[in-house]
Amino acid sequence: MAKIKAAKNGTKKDVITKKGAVLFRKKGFAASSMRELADNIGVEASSLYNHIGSKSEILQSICFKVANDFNMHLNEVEKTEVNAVSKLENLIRFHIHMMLDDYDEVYVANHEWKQLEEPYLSNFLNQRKIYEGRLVEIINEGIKSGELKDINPHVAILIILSAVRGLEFWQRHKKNVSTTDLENDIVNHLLKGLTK
Amino acid sequence: MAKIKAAKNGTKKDVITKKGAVLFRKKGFAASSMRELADNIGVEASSLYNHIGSKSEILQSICFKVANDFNMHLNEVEKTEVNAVSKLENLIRFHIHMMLDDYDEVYVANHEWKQLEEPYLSNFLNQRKIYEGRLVEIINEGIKSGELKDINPHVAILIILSAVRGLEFWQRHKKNVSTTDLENDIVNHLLKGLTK
DNA sequence: ATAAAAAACTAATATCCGTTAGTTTTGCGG
DNA sequence: CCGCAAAACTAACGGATATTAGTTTTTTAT
Repeated sequence: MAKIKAAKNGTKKDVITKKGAVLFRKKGFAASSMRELADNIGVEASSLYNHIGSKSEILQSICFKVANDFNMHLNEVEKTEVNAVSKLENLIRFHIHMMLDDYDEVYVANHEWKQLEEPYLSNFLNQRKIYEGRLVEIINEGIKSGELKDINPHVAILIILSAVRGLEFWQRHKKNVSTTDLENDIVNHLLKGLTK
Repeated sequence: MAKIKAAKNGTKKDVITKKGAVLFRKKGFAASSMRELADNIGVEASSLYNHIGSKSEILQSICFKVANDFNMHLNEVEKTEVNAVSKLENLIRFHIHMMLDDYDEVYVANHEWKQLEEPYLSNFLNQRKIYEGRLVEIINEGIKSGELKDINPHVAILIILSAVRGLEFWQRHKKNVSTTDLENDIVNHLLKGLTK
């Protein structure tokens, strides 16, 4: 009866993936059933298999789409010829925007990657390791040029990525702070600290 | 045949809860089965029910034990009569130690609380809201006394809690950095920033 | 040594899961 | 308006799930 409504510019697989991201974020991948996902779309579970290969494939689409977005942006940043602090600021702001704009997908990629099957799991983890390594390189660049303190670069990246990831929880306070204020506060805190 | 081996000072329920924390961290709560947990302990699944009421109860034990530890420590910190920055530093160091010492439990409390059933879910979220509110109050105290920049206190707490939480991923780099160096780097970064 | 209590076992239940097969309906291009 | 392909439906599959009931074994205390 019901037909999967394809959004403009989007295949039906995209619709399933998007609704999947929302459901997986709310309940977790393993705790979400294909029947429930189908219900949210307004269709029978078996109908989904006309558009996707498996439940796992939905998770793969979400995780690798997100990973790809981050990689592509890092490519652009590395091309720019500015100092390390500028690159970091650019990256921090991008992470914030990804978190706010593609909330469900980024959340799922951050939380549910463990449920990926091999070889996708190894691939995903490897991509992440490489991504973080490139960020560490930017920190090292900044230390060498004297812009940054002589902190352990792995620790610095850990803190920055984790702090930005924390925007997952931001939903609640949204009312009081504008997005740009939020962004500036985070960049400022991470680069210049909390104390006067 | 096999008997659940009670560790010194621990009931058998404690053993199940600890092994549960390890398993739930590795695979996620929903993706972990009672059979697998029993297997890890060396016993049949049904035997677990001599010691615990349900799978859900294991998760509850983990989550509320962690929440309680944090609440108790915050009680102590609030009693001390030192400036806000000292309180913050104390709290950051405690969070780091909890993350390193009770890794499995803290990880599970952070990641799997969604799988709690009502009314435990609401209770847990409420406790967390209150905890964060008390931290915000410490930030406000520091702003008023001139110790801290005039940052949005909710944003500051978000960053601090998230950054510390990021130690989940620290396992990999453990080799290169001592725990105290790590701790000092984090405190320094969060309070004084990254740039010179 | 024996009785009582604790905790293991086996077996079974009902339910839910992802997925497949086979069939029917829908909707677009000619 | 017909025909074909896309995509929906119903029904069912095998397997895994948490949990319960009933029984047997093990430990503990007298």
